[in-house]
Amino acid sequence: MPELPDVESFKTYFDSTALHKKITDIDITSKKVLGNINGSSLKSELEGKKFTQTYRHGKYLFASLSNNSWIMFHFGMTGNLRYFKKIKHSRPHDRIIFSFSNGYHLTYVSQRLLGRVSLISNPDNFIKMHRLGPDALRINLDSFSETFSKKRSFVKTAIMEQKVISGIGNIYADEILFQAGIHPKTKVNRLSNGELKKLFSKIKEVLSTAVDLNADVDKFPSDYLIANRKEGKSCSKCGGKINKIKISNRSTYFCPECQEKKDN
DNA sequence: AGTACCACCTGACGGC
DNA sequence: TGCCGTCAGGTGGTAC
Repeated sequence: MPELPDVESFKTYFDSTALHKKITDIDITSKKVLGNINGSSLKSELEGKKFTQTYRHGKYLFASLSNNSWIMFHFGMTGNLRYFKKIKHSRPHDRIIFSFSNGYHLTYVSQRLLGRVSLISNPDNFIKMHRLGPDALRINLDSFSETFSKKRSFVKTAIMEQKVISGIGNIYADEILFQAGIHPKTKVNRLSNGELKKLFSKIKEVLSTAVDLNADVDKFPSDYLIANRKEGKSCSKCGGKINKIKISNRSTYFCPECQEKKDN
């Protein structure tokens, strides 16, 4: 789930639940999700503090603490946040439980344990250290064109590369290329100026549409690929058959009619 | 520089 | 029913 629009909805959720409350306890039920820190340090760093603000960059969510340090949440393939009053013991995927002085709890949920939580000095530094590219919703056309005109990789690979542009994952990459009418295996440097501009505007359009709809795919426009993102399903634009291929080992769905492959 | 493939993990699903 | 291979929205490393 967690690509840019999903993480943005986690941010909204976090802001409306977990901010400005005293953290009274932290319970870590799996150490595998801890990145650069051990459990006891995380507890001693956070207990007694409050979360004061959040920031999202790409698929990363950051929350600042009242002592000016920051915590980083990354959600892997299967992660989210849940805020509730009663701790239920039948929730095996709750990996970190933050308890607040108002009696509520925020859990960091990670079924497959592929997500990570770390303590960092600040988001800017983290973004530099990890060489993350500009956030997909904040990048401007000039720097987008500048970066992409030099790429020779498949367009799908390029827009999913977090060091190039940050926030697009497998699902939204397919959706963006579907909306742009571009075949996923087109080489980036073979895109015309017009296609590059269209790609840019569809990145913005698809992501901001998803953010506005709180990343709830059931509410997505009817001409989106997402609901029919399965081999042999009908294309929502032309009625043709959706194809499935692999690009760098990730399943890729597209409509061969709407996203024609141009050689060269 | 670009691509394929593996590893990290759990769990759902379909075939036999 | 049970076993097994495959697949799933991410990232990071390797080899070619």
